[in-house]
Parts: sequence; structure tokens; C-alpha cells
Amino acid sequence: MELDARKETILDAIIQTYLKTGEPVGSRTISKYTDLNLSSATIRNEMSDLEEMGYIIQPHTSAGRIPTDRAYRLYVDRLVVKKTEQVTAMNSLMIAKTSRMEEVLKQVVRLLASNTNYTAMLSAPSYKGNKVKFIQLSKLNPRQLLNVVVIEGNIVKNHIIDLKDDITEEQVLKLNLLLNTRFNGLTLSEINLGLISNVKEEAGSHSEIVSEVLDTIAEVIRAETDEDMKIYTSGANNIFKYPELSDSERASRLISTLEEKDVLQDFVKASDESGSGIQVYIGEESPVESMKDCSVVTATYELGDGLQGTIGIIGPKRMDYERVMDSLKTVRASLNEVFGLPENRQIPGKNEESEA
Amino acid sequence: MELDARKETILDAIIQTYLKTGEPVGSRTISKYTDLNLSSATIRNEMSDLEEMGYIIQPHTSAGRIPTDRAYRLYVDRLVVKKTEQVTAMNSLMIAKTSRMEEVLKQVVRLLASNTNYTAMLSAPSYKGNKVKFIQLSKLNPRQLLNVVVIEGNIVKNHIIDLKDDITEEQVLKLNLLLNTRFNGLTLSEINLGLISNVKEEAGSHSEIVSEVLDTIAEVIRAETDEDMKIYTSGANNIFKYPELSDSERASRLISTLEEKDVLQDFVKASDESGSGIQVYIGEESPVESMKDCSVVTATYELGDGLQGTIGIIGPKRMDYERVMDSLKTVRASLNEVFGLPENRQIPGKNEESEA
DNA sequence: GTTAGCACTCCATAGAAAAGAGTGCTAATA
DNA sequence: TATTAGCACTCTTTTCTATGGAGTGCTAAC
Repeated sequence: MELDARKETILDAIIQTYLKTGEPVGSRTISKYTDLNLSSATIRNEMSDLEEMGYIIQPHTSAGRIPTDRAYRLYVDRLVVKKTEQVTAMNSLMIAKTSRMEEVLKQVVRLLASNTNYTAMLSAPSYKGNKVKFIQLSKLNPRQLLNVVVIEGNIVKNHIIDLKDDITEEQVLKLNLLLNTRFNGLTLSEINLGLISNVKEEAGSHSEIVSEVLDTIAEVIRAETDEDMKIYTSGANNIFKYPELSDSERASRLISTLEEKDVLQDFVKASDESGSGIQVYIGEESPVESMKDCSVVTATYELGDGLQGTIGIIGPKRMDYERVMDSLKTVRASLNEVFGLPENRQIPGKNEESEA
Repeated sequence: MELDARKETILDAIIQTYLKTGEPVGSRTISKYTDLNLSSATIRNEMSDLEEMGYIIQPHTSAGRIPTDRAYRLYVDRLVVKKTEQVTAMNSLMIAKTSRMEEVLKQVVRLLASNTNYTAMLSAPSYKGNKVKFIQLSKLNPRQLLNVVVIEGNIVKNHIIDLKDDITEEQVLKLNLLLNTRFNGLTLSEINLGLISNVKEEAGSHSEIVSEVLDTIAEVIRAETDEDMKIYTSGANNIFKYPELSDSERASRLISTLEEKDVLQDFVKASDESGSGIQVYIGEESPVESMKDCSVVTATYELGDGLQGTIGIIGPKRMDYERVMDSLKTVRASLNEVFGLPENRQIPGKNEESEA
């Protein structure tokens, strides 16, 4: 059987109605509120076909029909084609003035949630380059050193090193020189065992300080690369606005995932791989078990220089895909604007904060 | 009317039974499962008295009684007296080996939640001293400086300063000397306008760098003092285990507060003021609106040197107060153990991380 | 002071009945 | 041949009623 124009119109009507109401929609509704001028009986016949084709199902005999994942998929694919690049300006972003990166991101995700009435997530931008830029040891007191490591993208990490023996300013100076000349400009993979043992030898009695510095480097790079990257969420309570998600069972599982955050990484990773497009996961398509009853829409934002993160919306399958995608695009644009677009990448971001 | 021994026994039995079942408890239950050997009729008379005294209420005529906030309060106060300091060892804390402070705290709060089956919160330790310990400017490139500020308690904050004009190593050196000699050892209140304009004058053309450094100082102190301090929560999904909290309305509000976190500050503040004891908020006593149907138990932990934070449990009013208080005590003890007890305060904590 | 007994209240549960929504099928129609 | 009207049928939802049970309060007896 083929999905002809009329079937498509009807399917579309069903989807849209269901998006609004969340209730199964019957033939009569479609017949009345479409300009097809067909009787409910005809619609019924078509619906029967559509059901056979797998686009809609009945929750039970003698209920209306609801769209299947497949229908949503069709609908979304069509949307993507239709709306080319019409980014509507979200006027009141209001985030320009907040100075701290982390605060801004929290704001953004909150905004996204309250704007869409769904749950929002945002992964902090992480740097893909990972070259060591600058290492500094400073003496706090004879038995304590402050170690600061800066990697490209101006991610800063500090660490306090406790010493067994006293150390002099001069020794600290030497160590600084040594570390910077040998490690600066290198990536994680370039700092190999040979180099490490070399440097340790040169450091002589202070080799264990070198070890600690390397730990810090490893840590910041690891933190930036995977697992541990920051994810913010907001609007978890919005799931209670959609009855189909708010029974104890489901709600509990969802809340739990949102709280744990680590599985949300899956979206970030998938989003990274897919390039900078907008990604839509409908029901079973989701990589996250507890969201098989939801739809998730994600987008990648880029801050120039390979610094990138992911924003996403989690809602019921009957979410307003159009509005959600628009919101994501707008927010992505705003993030670019605030933190430096590709255009002005020459002037570094006004103020990039250290990692959390 | 007076709360004599018998009334008390009965009230206690009512509370305990209700804690277990969550259902209103009737006179017959008490008569059977207490060793008072009184008939249900007698119990009924006493219950009638207890109701008059405000310790129990009937949800409706011809239901059993449930304890009021007042009854819980009595019960808890009694508990505190009874259990002096019998800290039961929680064997499997398993946190000793994780090196990063933040990770440990997240672990701890997760543990607390899963151990108690309630929702847990934890505020990261914050320092009460707030003296500047060390300031460092380092040149990243001719137009960028890295500014690191360390305050007592080894809280580290960094910030990147963008410059209008190039700067030389020598100028950086001079600025470092100036800043450290003038600001080190001072508290926020000691850094006043007079001093600031003095230093700015001495800094000459680089006075705006001084401003930025001061901003960083202000920020770290502000972050440590109030508003913005880190709070971790875990086990939000546990509220679904208690029917009296898991209707959409209530659950939504609770989840929302837990997510926003900022109002949870109220508990931290209150806890700070109350000293290091254990604090119990029953229903209406809670400073947080959305938790009027819950009980909240908090405890302050101290890491020596004035570094302190709060741990807390949020659950239904019929929570197992005894176990919760024990858990809190145990966790508090463990935190001390891991991060350095008062005893070994000479040897600073193995590894205190920078603020998030 | 304690208890047995009883009438009474209220809630929870189950079932039956009614109402409603929607379908599928058939036969008539354009 | 495609469309439609009509109707029987199915299944859910809602409403109502009846019934049982839990628990109380009161009274009278011990």
C-alpha cells in the first residue's frame, strides 16, 4: 500500500491533534476539523489503512488512534526539510551580562526548560584539542606547592601538593622551567612513558612532584574528554505536566536518570558524532532505557576553536517538535553570540572560567 | 491534662506503628500489640485525650489516629536524649580511595540516600575564615594573564584576564609582589576602599588588573560565604516510595526544589547557626515551603580549621528518625576520617580541591 | 477505673448500570 | 468505483448503589 497525499493529510491531522490533546483521536474529529470534506466513515477506512501500514494504533478496540513512533519519525523528518533555517530571535535571553560561564549555562538550561515546558539538559562545552598550554608550581609554604595546569581552551585545573621535605624557591623555579619546556604544547598521547621517565630523572629528588603534576594533567584531560563532563538539567518537574509520563513508576525512573546524569552522556556522545545537526530520538530510538516513552531532541553548539557542547530537550513523544527545534536553534545561536561566534574568534571569549 | 506515663506509652506505640505502616492506627491494634494489657475501649479513651491534647488526629471520623507534628517533635526530642553517642560503624563506606573531593561528596550523598531510602542532601564544606593566602599572576601570552587566588582552607580560584596592551614579564613580577605584600593575610572586610585606591595608584597603568584580581577575590569569598555554595542531592526518586508524597502536585514541587537547590541553603544556614548538633524539622517547622509535608533532618560536619558543611535527609514525616540520625552521625564521622579529623589537623587534608 | 457491648459513621470495594466514544461492516448512493 | 449513512457492537469511563469492614463514642455493667 502506498502513502498517498490524502492518507498523509489525515495522518498529519491525527498527529497534530494528538500533540495538542494527548488523547486518542477518532475519525469524527478528523472529519470535522480538516478541510478534506470527508465523512467519518471514509476517514475510518483510511485510518484502517494507516493502522495496517504501522503509522497509528488503537490503545484498545473502540478507542481512537494514536501515532506510533514511526509516524512521529515521518513527521519530524518532514519538519526538518520544511523549516530551512528560519531562526526566530529569542529576545529576552538576558544572559549577556552574567559573567561566570557556569552561571550562564545554568541560566540557559533553566530558560530552555521554562520556555518549552519540557525538561532541558545541557552539557558544558568541552575542548577537543587537549594540548598542555602552561604549567605552574608556586610555593605556598615550605611543605606545600600549588600546581596550576592550563590546557588549550583555557581550562584551568589546580591541585595542592604536600611535600615530605622542605623546598626552596630556587628549586621551584627550576621545576617550573623543566616542566614547561618539556610538556608545553604536547597532547596527552604525546606524553609517553619514555618522556616521563626522562623528565623524572632530570627532576632528581623531586620526581614525585612530577608525578603529581602529571596526575593533574591526566585528570583535566580525562575530565574534559569523557565520563565526567558537566551536565546541567532543569525542569524535571515538567514531566508532571504530561500524564503519560507522570505515573510513579515512570516518573521515578526518569527523575533518577536526570539526577544521575551519567547516562545522559550517551546523548552528548551521539550528538558529537552526528556533527552539528539536530538530532531527534523518538521512543525506542533513544539510547537511554528510561526514556523509551519519551522523545529527546538534541543539538550541538560550538564556541569556535573546537569547544563544543550539547543542548537537549526531553519530553513526551507528543512534544511540540517544531517549537522545540526552534528553541534549540535559538539557544544555540545565543550561546554563540555570548561566547564568541566563529566570526570574532580572533578575540578570545571575554572570560572563560576554569573547569568546575 | 497531663501526659502521664500510660498516655506516653500509647502515643509512642501509635507513632511507631504509624512509622511502619503509614496507615492510621486504631485502638484495637494498640491494645493487642502493647504489653499494657488494656482493652481497646480504654485505649480509645486515652486516645480521645491524646487527640484533645493535640498529639494525634483522625483523618476523618471512624478512621484510626495519625500522629501530629507535635507528636513527632516529642518523639524526636526523646530520641536525642536517649541515644547519647553510640555511633554504629557503617562498614562499607568505600570512599577512602577516591581522590577528588567533589567525587567523594557525590558518592557520600548517594550512599546516604540509598542507605536510608530517603532523599539526601549535602553541602560542600565552606570555609569560615576567608583570609587571602596567596595571589599569583602568570603570563600566558602578551595579552593574557592567569590569575590564581588562594584563600585559607586552600580554596583556589582562577580567572583569565584579557589585556588591552602587551605586558612584560617584569611588570608581571612587580604586580605579583605588590599584590601579595598588600593583600595577603587580610580578610574581606580589611580590604577597604582606601587600601584599594592606594594599591591601584601604585600599580599605575595596570590598575585595571588590580580591579580584576579584586573581583576574583570578592567572588571566591562570596561564593564561599553564601548563595552560591555547592549543594549535592541524591535519591530524589525515593519520594515515590512514600504514597503520601508522591502525588503529582507534591512530587512536582519537591523535585523542583531539589533541582533548584537554592532554597536548600536555608537548611545549611540554619544548621550553621545551630552549631554542630543534629537538627530536625518536622512538617511546618521546615523553613522551606515545599517541604511542609516532609521532615528534614540535618547535621553539620566539620573538617577542622573551620571548614564545615551540612548533610541532611529529606523524607516523609513518618521517617525512621532513629535510623536517619544514626546514618547522619556515621557519615559525619566518616567524612572526618577521610578528610582529616581534628586530631591530625597538623597534617593538612591529603588533597583539597579548588572550588567548583 | 476498666471493660463489654452496641449503635453509628465513614471509607473502601465491588458490581451493575448507564453513558459515551469509536469502530467495522453493510447497503445505499452519486 | 469511491463515498456515505446507518447501525450493531465493543470497550472504556463514569456513576450509582450495596455491602463489608474498620473504628469510634457512648452507655451500662463490673
